[in-house]
Amino acid sequence: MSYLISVMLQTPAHSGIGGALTYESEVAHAPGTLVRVPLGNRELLGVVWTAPPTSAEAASPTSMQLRAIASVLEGIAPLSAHWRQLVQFAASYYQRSVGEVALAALPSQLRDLSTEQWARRLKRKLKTVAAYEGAAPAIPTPTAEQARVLADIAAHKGPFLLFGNTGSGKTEVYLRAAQAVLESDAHAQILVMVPEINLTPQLEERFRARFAPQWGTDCLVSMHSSLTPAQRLKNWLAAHSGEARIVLGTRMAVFASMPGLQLIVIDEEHDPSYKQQEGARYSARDLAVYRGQLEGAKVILGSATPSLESWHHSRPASGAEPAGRYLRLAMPSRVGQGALPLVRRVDMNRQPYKTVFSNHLLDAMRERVTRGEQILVLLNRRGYAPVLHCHDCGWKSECPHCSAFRVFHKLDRTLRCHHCGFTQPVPRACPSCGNLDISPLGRGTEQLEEHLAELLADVRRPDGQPIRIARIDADSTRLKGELERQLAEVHAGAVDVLVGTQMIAKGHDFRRVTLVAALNPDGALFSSDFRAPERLFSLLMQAAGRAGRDATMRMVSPCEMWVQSFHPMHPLFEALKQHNYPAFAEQQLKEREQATLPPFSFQALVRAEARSQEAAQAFLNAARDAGAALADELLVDLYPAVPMTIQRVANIERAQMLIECTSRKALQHFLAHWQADLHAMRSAHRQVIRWAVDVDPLAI
DNA sequence: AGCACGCCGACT
DNA sequence: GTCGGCGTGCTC
Repeated sequence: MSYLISVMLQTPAHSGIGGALTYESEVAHAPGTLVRVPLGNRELLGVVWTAPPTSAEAASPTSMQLRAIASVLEGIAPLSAHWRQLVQFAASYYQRSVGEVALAALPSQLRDLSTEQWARRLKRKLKTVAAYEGAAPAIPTPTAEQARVLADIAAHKGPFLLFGNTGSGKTEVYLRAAQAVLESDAHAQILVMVPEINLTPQLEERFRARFAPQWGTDCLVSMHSSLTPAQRLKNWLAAHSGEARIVLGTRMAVFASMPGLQLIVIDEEHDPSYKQQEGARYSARDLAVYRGQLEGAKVILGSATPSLESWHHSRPASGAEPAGRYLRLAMPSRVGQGALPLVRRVDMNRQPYKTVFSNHLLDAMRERVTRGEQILVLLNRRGYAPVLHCHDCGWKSECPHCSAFRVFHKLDRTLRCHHCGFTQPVPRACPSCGNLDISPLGRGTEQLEEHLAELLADVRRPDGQPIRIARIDADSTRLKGELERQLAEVHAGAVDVLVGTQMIAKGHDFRRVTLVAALNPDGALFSSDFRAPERLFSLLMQAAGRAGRDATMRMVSPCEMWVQSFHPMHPLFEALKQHNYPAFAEQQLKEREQATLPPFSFQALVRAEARSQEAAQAFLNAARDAGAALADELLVDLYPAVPMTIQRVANIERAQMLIECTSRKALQHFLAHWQADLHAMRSAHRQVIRWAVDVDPLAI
């Protein structure tokens, strides 16, 4: 008697074999078992998906000769039904194949190691558990606010939106909630997610210091993309076996196999990094909420500036309107630290033309630096200048391969395209007319650094030394470990003024910073992207939160956040001045509701890439025609195909089409059925290089 | 997606 | 005579 085994493999949806493949086996393998199976002349890792069909014809065409399973990965427990359901849900919600999602969620070494290598890996003796070296930390007594929030978390089912400013002690709530779970059940596990790799070390250290003395150094493992394949496998196995009690990681960690999962924490839940931007474009935050419900684990979403989706979902009941499905827990106080910084707005309309730093701001900066305080200057544009320009003939530094300008980098005298990477030395004369008078247009961080050095050349630190200016952006931190090194310098007080992109606003604790300046944030106020104001508000709030975190500092004057703007009275800045996220959110939600934008509608985007813009659009418009009838029936809106904002990247033309619906269910239904039409159109649109569906896109 | 098969141009 | 370009088609 032989069994039919259905196995999921890493086959992309548009390969025609997106579903499970059927194999024969002498043994009935349990669902979730990892197996190696032949496909063509390759041997691939697969996951046994469903129980063996009871009758022989149930799962495969009877005419086909089935092949046998090659081997089973021994010594590894099958993946749980919950895990498989999570993967299945993610695949269907984000329109990808189950096998693709499942295999991408497993450590690559499981796939790549041969049977012999795997056997050797299994035999390797597990090293003895090392005792924690550090001293047990003093555990702070929770504030009344933290205690109230923790009581709510214990008493309710959640999911919880923990709304608290930078410095309100959210991390302490995570730690205490985790502690309660660890103590309640010897097998309980906790998943903690952070948006960026850069933020893992500091949070990991805090969790380790708190829990390692009691549960050992191996109680916590991390999961993020910069681990080596061997580390990734080791940590994954520790989580899968239940040996690791806490998993801390970036978005990929949402798929960690954790048999005892009881608590999920998503820190900075509003951060766009939780949305995967390639392959299966899933939102790790949304999947975490689904997973929590699926596994009966509590979910805590934390932020000082929640996503408008989460804010809306956590609305309290009002009148006849029932409350949202999240429970909002507010932590308004800032513990053990100074008051929130004073927000000062500079009206750039009253400044001379081309002012970079207003005199008021410059004076404030001088004064602070002289006292030995640190300053943060934010500008969201790296390089020296975004464009190089010829005054004579109007030539601009366009990228020959993209519909974008190349950025002037003065340090290495190059013109660099930030989209395709195309780099050339800066021309001596205008390539178009030969004129020698070509000059930079606009300002980037490099120029700001240079400019500030001139403006503050005469200023001295308290020790009489000239001040030091540093720059942190993607360019200055390209080398591995460079970000850490630069941050350490700032912490050590070697740097007085730090210039940088939004990179410096995220999470890093600059204890001696007392003034933060945002130079030109106006772009986001009138952007075509309806989420731009939300992101700007979040960035500025976070940046403001960098200031004044050191309670021991004797402050002559309160911390300040400066905003230079041509629209200083814009409601966004009004709300910022009052540190009033709820007011901002309310105003934004009102606008979104009137325009029926998310969270009052649901969106998906189809993007197509082709050699010509016409071919890309033709594909999308044909897809639109193919789906029109069903869309009409389901009240789904299909918009015409349009070129993407940056229409051409690396000589590939890109177009996209928006799909909108007020019902998530109807949109899902439509996408599921329409997928087949898209596949069928492939043969008629050979010029299309690739296409992909992005469900709940963050940028349009 | 891989990886074969397959049918036409420039080399040892 | 062969090496290799990438077009088309298949993988339980």
